[in-house]
Amino acid sequence: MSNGTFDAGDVTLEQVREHVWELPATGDMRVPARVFASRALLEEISEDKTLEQLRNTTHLPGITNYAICMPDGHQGYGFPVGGVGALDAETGCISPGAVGYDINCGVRMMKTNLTYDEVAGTEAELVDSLFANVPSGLGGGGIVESDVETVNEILARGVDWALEHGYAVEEDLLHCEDEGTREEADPDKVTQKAKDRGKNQIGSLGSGNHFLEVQRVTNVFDAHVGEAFGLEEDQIVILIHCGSRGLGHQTCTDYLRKIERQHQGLLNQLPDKELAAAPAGSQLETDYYGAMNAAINFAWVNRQLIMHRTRQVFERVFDRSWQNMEMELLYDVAHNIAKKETHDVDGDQRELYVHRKGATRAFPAGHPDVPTAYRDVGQPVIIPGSMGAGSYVLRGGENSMDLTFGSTAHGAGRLMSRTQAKNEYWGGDVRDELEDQRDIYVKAQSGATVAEEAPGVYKDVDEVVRVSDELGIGDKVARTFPVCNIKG
DNA sequence: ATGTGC
Repeated sequence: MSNGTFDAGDVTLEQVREHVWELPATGDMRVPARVFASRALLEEISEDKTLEQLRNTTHLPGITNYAICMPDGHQGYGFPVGGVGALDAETGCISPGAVGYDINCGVRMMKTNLTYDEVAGTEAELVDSLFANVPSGLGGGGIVESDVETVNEILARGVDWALEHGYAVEEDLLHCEDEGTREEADPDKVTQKAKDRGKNQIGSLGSGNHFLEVQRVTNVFDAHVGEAFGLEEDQIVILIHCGSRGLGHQTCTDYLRKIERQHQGLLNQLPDKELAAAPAGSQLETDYYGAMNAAINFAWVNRQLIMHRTRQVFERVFDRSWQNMEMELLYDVAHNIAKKETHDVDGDQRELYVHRKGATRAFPAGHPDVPTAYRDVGQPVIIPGSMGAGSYVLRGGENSMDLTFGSTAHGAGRLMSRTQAKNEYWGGDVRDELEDQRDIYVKAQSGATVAEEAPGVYKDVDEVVRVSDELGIGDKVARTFPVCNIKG
């Protein structure tokens, strides 16, 4: 098993052990790179730019230990999706491209006490009602129409704002990464243009791979952790996947431009302009971190409002209160973020900007940042698969701090581009096939989006999760299967 | 991902 290699173009990976591959540091690489994947998953990224992009990220100042690619990794803007980069917060930098355009794209899972039998037969009504009540698609129209003053409150306070205005209960905050608020947010660092784009999108799914899906739990693999999470077989749960809409996108664009103007020197040292970064100690480092944290808060409020509206829809369809249906938040995880975290590096406690782009925080049992309710078992990790495959709930594994700066995968990972997907699939056919063959009801604003998100466009989520579980960075707890899905 | 290009 040892000393195997994997050749992909001009990149050759050396196998360290099962599911662990290393690209040794050569030339101007500051550190090696590591890919956590099976050989089957490596095959999926052997012909695109993923590994080249991963190698490029090792050039970022302050990068610590190694640049990381998760089992679901694929090529992205500069930095691979499924990438983790820990950059020294005192001597390194922070990089908008390593966070991603959709700042705090993420997922939350809401539980219910309904069983699949109680929901079977209502799928068509449920999907129509959700589609009619949860705004989706490109452009404006959210659950809350607001002004710039309200946007500023949301940017500063996150889900705490939603609590004050009756869109959340205290328990929701306690079951969200960072309790739904990044205190370091600085709304003044978000441009007026970004706020204008965001003010009519508060509580909206957006487009692309974003969705709201009603699911049934098909397997509980770990009875003890399943009980701690409140998950059991045949239970109905709801998954909400979306981000910070135009506000986050504009924030990324704004800071990439500012960095290009002000830090040309650093930019010229990097192999790819898309890795543009603000050096530690610069004004733009502070400004971007404040703006990014504000956009993170916006995304959490976005998911909170969608959850609130979903509770109302279920109340009408099932004629019971949401409290009676125990529609409680399991957890909310961020997929596209950077955070200042303290990690043990060769025995030293170091402050690092941990960039997780298409990667999930996966803190193990006992970590102080895991909510009290889950402290003994580890942080819930939610991994959405395609709309035909279903999803997983994991818990942070005991090896995550040592191997991946406390991170694991975030999804199945795309196999092909959106353009390619539209050439391969027709939205209406995909929809009909899901309903006729798998009893999954899909309703979308655009047929093109359904084609772009066809199940065949994604890698095998079971394989991604198997690798995470076997590495001990995120352990399997439960699996779900779709009942109905709405999307942009 | 995204007022689906600057």
